Amino acid sequence: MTPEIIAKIFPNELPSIEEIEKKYPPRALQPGQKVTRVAPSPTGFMHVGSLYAALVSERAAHQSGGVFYLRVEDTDQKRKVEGAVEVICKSLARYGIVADEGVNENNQDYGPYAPYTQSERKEIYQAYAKKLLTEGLAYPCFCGAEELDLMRKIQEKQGQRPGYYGKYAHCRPLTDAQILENLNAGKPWILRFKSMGDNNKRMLIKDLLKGDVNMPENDLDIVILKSDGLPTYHFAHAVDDHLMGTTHVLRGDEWLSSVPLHIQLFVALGWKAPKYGHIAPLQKSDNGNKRKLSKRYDPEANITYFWEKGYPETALIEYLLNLINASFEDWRRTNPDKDAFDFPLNFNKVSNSAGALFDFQKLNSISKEVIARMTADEVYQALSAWAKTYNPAFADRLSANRDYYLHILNIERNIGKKSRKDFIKWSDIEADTAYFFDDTFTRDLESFAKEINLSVEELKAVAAEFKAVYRAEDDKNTWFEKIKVIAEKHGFASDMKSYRETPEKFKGSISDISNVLRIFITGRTQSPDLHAIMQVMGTNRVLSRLEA
RNA sequence: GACCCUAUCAUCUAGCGGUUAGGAUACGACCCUCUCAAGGUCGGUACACGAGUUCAAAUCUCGUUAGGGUCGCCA
Repeated sequence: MTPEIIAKIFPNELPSIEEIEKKYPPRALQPGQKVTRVAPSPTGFMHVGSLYAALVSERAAHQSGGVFYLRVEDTDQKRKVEGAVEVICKSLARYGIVADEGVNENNQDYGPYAPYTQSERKEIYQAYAKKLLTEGLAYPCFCGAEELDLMRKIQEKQGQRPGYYGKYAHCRPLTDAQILENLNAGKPWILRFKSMGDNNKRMLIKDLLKGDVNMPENDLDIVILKSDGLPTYHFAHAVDDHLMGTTHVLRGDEWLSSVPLHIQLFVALGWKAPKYGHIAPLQKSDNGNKRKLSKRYDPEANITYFWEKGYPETALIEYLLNLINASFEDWRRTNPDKDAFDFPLNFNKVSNSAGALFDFQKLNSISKEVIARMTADEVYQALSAWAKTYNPAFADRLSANRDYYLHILNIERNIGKKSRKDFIKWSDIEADTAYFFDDTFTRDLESFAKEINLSVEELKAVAAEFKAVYRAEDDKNTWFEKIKVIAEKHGFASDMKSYRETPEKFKGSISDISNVLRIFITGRTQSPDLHAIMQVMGTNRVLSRLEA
């Protein structure tokens, strides 16, 4: 490539390679410290899979005492969305994933390798592209989109491997004179990598998560600089991960097949390639088949889905940890009080599946456990925060009745293994606790009376009798003894054993009488501990509900 | 189509030549119990198929089949 051509392609002054390397020196790392990154595109959409990859990367770095950073990959200006960086930062922060370097939610860089936004690193990529061009490892290509489309169609029709390689790499053999002619004619160009690979040769890739993979070398002359002067993912990956000192690239499975290319790029640029680990995609069951969780079709692919439903952040994190290391649940059982981030993720024992189905039943079960481990105060805080955005009316009620809710949420809570686990997500709670408030309390005495074969009058009599003896200060035993007395008086068995032995001797059992009271108090036949509920409701409310 | 990856209960998985194939979720039963939830006990269901190698295969090899991923001036 003549200096004239190079000058035409890069008319503007670019920083020298020396300057760049000096500005971004290698990191001083202790042995074993890993440097990883999360590198999302600012599309305004955060995929659960991205969170998954971010979590794994963050753990890898921080478990090793290394560095985890955030890089914004906005080289596709068409897909760029305003405010997307904020979405990314907030999403990660929400799940406790903090980058040591990168871009913050106000779009400000922090850290020694700034800028961390690719569109702001244009000159850097161009400097390296120029270097490759000078060394004959890259060349300008003048093929238009239609020409490439046509070529691909022909290749497909002929059963050829599609792509820009070999005899299909039309611009690769162009002479300097031809290139200059095109340039002078003002033909639009892009820059392609001149691959030195041979598709018939094979290379061994040592993947951290997948193990050894044998793949053909890359022989595609891929685009490194697009017509807008910005790099493609592949080129930006090589440049940035070199300059930013990434030691371990942990990313989605969809990149596995580009590893031969990426390694080639590192070789061409004279750099050491990072270690790679590819994470299997999250899948979804679809008509008996599995497919990747899709942004287009699956609402749960979007991280905001879990916010709307009100899954505690820890629940999702624990679910994801469980997916990458199935031993998580054993660890959790033996370490019920530890933070999920204390779990030692084992990268040698990663579940090596083709991609796990996202299992809501499992998530739900984990979520129940997570909520059950929280204190009433923690639940109240998280619930309020959720409601503020997703159920403002409920949020108002929560803040207006703070103490009452703290007591409600504390029913049968933090009593060890037997703690209630009936809340899966925050959105469950409003309806489940509605009966504590008079304006949302409803009951249907008649259908219940029918259910247990009693008249409404009898029901009312039971309630009235209980009302007469009810004392808020009664402990649970005293309270229950009073119910037993009423049961016996009405011909109901006062304990379940004798009822079960000779049901014909009774009109019903203590459970029916308890349920009469339950219906009066809660309007339901199922509830948490009735005594506790009455305690929480307070004497006045209890008495007025027994009034009927 | 080509190239890769994967194949153990319904689901997530443990297993790395000799196991009654283990756990979790879900499901069912029983116990506990004032209902529900929880808890406890128990239960059913799995090595895709076919060849090898071996005294011995879920485990190693090959093939078949199935599923997934990738083949862009998207990342």
